[in-house]
Amino acid sequence: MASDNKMNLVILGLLDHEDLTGYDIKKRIDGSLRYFWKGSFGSIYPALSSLEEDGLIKKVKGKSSSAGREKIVYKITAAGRKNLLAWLSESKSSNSLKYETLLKLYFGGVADNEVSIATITEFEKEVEADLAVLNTYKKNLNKVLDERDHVFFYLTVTFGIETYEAYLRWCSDAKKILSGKKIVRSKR
Amino acid sequence: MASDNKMNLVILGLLDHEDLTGYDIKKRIDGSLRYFWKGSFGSIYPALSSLEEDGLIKKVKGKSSSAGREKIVYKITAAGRKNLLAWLSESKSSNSLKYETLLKLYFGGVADNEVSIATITEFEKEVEADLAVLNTYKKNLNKVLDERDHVFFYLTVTFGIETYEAYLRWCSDAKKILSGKKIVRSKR
DNA sequence: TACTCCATATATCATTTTGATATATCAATC
DNA sequence: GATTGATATATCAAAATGATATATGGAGTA
Repeated sequence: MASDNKMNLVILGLLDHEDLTGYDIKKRIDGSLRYFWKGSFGSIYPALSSLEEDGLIKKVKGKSSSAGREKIVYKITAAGRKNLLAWLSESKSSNSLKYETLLKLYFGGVADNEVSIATITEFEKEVEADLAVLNTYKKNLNKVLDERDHVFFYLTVTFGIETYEAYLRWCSDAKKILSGKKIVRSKR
Repeated sequence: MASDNKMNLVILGLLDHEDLTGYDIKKRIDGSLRYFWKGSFGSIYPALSSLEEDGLIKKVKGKSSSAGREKIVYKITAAGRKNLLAWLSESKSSNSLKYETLLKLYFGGVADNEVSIATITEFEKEVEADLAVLNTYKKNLNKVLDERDHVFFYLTVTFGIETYEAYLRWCSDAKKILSGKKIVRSKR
């Protein structure tokens, strides 16, 4: 690989499944991948150029001939697929979370408890909305789980559900503690 | 604030509690904050310079007089504390996670299931180690929870425990699915 | 005593990423 | 015919990452 640029791997992974434009890639990142990854146009387009230069992907068509909007569709090459597989087999993975919500809470002693409670409530609402979407995904996926490809998507969905449910339990407990109430919860 | 540079806020938050050097700040980030935040020297030292320039922090001493290693200890100013409080009260928080483990799993269809199982196992081991540390923190914190300051640290610790336990449940389920076993789990 | 490690401590750098913005086309709606 | 919003590519300043460079102090040891 030209470098350890993560966007390169995301693009190779997505292109291995279907041919896409840069814009399409952004939609996939903000769609299926958004529960565990993110990325912006500012890193997508430069990555596409460098991947093409290195022969790991190639343009399907210069532009859709005659009619229609100008569009650059990319396709993965054999060399690209080889790189993708090599990365998947690497034993080291870097997982990083940066939760501004938790950061604010950690420093919450500076302000009134109401400020922290508001921060948690905002977080709780976002999580509830995301969880609803994930549960819909799961429901639909249950019908097609026999196809191997769907299993991997299913696993990332259940990861989201499991962690988001944990977030919600924590939100509830944390708000009780900050509002001076005792926690009474059934054993698990 | 000079900008929406997140490292500025981390530094103000930490300095509000105690005077620190850049190196100390890095230790705090890699210690107590590491379950929900991260940061490197490459952003700490420039942030310290810009914060001092803006009068939000100041040097406690040019260097420890006569003996000892050269050291730059910083202290928060009244203006800095005001900025910190303003940030805490902001309603928007940006929470982002980038999990390479999940990314690899999402693209797992390209490789054998064993590759994905290895990726999960590696993740599982890291989580188990972190969870053990968090449980020790919690045990010690339970003794001093009457002091308000400790409550906020306690909440970030329980956040970690709750989510890491969710991760472990998911790891177990995911490995079973990938190795072709059925999941049998007690209801919660 | 001298030697070797390791933690402390500050700093910089190339590369990557972010988040915002600019530009333009196309389809749909009003 | 006008306006809006999705599609589509691209660039930019600012921020973050991860690595590396440099040097000191202390602790152990040969």
